[in-house]
Amino acid sequence: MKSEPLSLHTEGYSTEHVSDDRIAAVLRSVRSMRENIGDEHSLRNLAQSALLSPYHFHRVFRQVTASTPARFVAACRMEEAKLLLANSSDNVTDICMQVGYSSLGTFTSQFSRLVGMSPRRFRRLMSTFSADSCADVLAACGPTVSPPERTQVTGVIDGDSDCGPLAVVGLFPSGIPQESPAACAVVRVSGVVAFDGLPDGTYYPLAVSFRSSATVADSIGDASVDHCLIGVSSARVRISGGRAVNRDSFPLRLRRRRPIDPPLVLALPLLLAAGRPNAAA
DNA sequence: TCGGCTTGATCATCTAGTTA
DNA sequence: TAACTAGATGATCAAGCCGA
Repeated sequence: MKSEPLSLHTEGYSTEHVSDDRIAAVLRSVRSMRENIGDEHSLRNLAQSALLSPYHFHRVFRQVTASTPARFVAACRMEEAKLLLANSSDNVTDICMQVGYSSLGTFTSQFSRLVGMSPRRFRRLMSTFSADSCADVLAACGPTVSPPERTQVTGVIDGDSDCGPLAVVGLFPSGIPQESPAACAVVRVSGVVAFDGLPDGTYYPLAVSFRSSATVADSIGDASVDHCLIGVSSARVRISGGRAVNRDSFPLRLRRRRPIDPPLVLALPLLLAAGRPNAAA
């Protein structure tokens, strides 16, 4: 995996109160996770390599990445598993071992929950839709025409000329785009998205857009670094009593992915492609 | 700013049974 | 036969609080 220069103070996350050397320590941990995905990455080991106590490392990691070390490791494993399922002929059991799980049952259930489909279904759908254009997939699903009359929260999506015309916006339970989002919509870049009917809880707004040339295969795993742009918000949306209590709008600016960004675990383009009315699988 | 403690929550593993 | 699901159990993590 190629290394990129350290990019401190990641746009979108709350890093203004974290020193550069702490952010650099977290970034090194993230690189270690990604490059040695089959190894054990306990909180104790990660903190030790960052020269911090496990308690403080956990706190800093969460501030910098909007996720926790354990969840980040699991996301990296799933990202690698998706790549192996898409690009190798190894069976699911072998891939389970290669990404650091020792139990096929654990791997299958985790993969299904986080990615949105079982490993075997993922591989089958990839063989069908890998060459499809992400832009076409998003265009077939959206954009959402207009905000509903009554909305709980709205998002303003912004991007530059690198972005495709459409983006997927979701409200996720963690800072990683994984598991089923509480709400999800396809929206025009430089547009507004509105959500309603959200259950009480705290959500992380995240957006993903794909370059015009990107295919579904490009969107999978780490290979997507050059094919997709992401937007994250430093502020979470809290819904209580059926309405937003801390903020009723959030900005999301799409930008290139960086090494410290969470992996795209949920197989969004594939799920959307498989859900199209004329989809073959 | 950092480290440590506590406790409830979450995760990984194992195992057995089911499905494709 | 490989892949998937579900339940029980132990290990680890997450998050709040406090003190140096």
